[in-house]
Amino acid sequence: MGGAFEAGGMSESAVAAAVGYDELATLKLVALDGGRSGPVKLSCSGVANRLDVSNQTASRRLQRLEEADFIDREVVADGQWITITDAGESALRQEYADYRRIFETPSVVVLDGEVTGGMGEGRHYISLPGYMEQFKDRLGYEPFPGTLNVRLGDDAVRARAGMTALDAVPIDGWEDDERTFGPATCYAASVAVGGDSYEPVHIIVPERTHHDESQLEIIAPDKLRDELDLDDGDAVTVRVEEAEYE
Amino acid sequence: MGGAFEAGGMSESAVAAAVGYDELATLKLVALDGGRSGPVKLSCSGVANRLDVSNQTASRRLQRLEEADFIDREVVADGQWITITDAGESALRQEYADYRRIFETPSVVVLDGEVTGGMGEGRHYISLPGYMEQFKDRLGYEPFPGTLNVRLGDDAVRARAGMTALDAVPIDGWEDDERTFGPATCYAASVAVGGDSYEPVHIIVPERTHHDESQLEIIAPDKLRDELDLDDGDAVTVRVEEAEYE
DNA sequence: ATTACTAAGTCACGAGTAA
DNA sequence: TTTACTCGTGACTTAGTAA
Repeated sequence: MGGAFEAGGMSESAVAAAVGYDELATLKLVALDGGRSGPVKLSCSGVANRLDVSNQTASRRLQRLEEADFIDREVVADGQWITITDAGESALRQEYADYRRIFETPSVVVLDGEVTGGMGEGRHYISLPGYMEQFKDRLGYEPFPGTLNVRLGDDAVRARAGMTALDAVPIDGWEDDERTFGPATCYAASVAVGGDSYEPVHIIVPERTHHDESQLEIIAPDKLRDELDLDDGDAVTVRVEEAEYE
Repeated sequence: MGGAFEAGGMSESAVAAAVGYDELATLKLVALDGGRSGPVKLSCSGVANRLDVSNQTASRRLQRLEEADFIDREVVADGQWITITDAGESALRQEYADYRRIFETPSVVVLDGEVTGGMGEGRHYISLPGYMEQFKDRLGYEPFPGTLNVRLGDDAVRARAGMTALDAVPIDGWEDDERTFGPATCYAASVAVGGDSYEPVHIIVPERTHHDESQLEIIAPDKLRDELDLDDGDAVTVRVEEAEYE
């Protein structure tokens, strides 16, 4: 930790402000040993071994934990009885909540860009019955026959790379008498401009043709330009979310 | 952390061995910002503010995280793009698993003691139909008409205090023509001796009469002395668990 | 055996500066 | 603006000792 400097300001987690993360790890160990349901008997050397530090350090960390009122201690001849206080438990819960947010929140990729021209090309393809039926079936709506194109800034182009890690809805390729039509991927998203937001929309990415990475083609049940009152050059925020499709 | 000394031995969590808990907290912050699904753009000063440390320290922590191969970084003019590596993610998952064990594992209190005489008094009471019916209904079995008594050592007497924090099965008081019989509480448990273990058993604690704290009265479907081949003075371990009863 | 104090050392800290 | 270097200070460290 190198400093009690952490004690000062208002860090993100008030938790560690009082004790530092090393102490928090020590508290976690006590909790793992059952210190939550009642007093547990521990020895500094036992804690020290499991934390891989000297017993002096273990002793001091427990002292600091006690000073911060995260544990109650009673030192006896052959060890000490430790109980985690409410404050200590809530510190642990705070950490727990953070980790839950990390692992249990569906992933999101946020992309900023601006509306750009070209309702053109996409319109023809998505209207084709071979695609349209899949949209209705797998996306749950019949898209407006046209795409909203969004040009991404440099940063968003980079962030876009994370999009491919998200679960998405596959659209199969198909063919008719004359030619074949390639598969595509639809990413669930919402489009926001100012305070207004519209969803569901989907970003459609043709699989084969290597797409212009700075361009997003968006389909939606309605004409987004009307729904969100968009003109070319307007800044929009596209939130790409984890889609549910088995 | 005050030392790269942690790097050496085999600490409980190999996670923090490589980087220390301060770095882990930094990694957590990156994950919270979405570094799991793809590159996120962060600045040292931004991280520094949220961690409540100087930007130099934030810079160093990110460097250490990169050195430990927990993140990939690309430093650009106005910040850096950070992706959490598989190693980094598994470090976070390790922590997450610890917290889940703390908060999602039913609490347990382990009590060591030795078998002591006195199948006597309890026998009469638990055989009374006013109690026996509740046992059958709420415990799910009809207890052998007698209790196994366990004398607790000094340490176990202390640890016993944590038992009252556990969820338990209430047994109501009742009365007949002649007298009233008080309520009690049944704690779900198992009894182990050597490698053998028996469950379900319940520790029965009469509510009113303030019980001898060094004595445990245990009821079970069968005669435990026979099932576990117990004699007076034998050492047994009683694991008291969270009971499910609404 | 414990916990914890003191002493001596090292690493991490923040400040300043460079690129 | 950024990131990250050098540098001096100081907190945390381990080791040894006391109770």
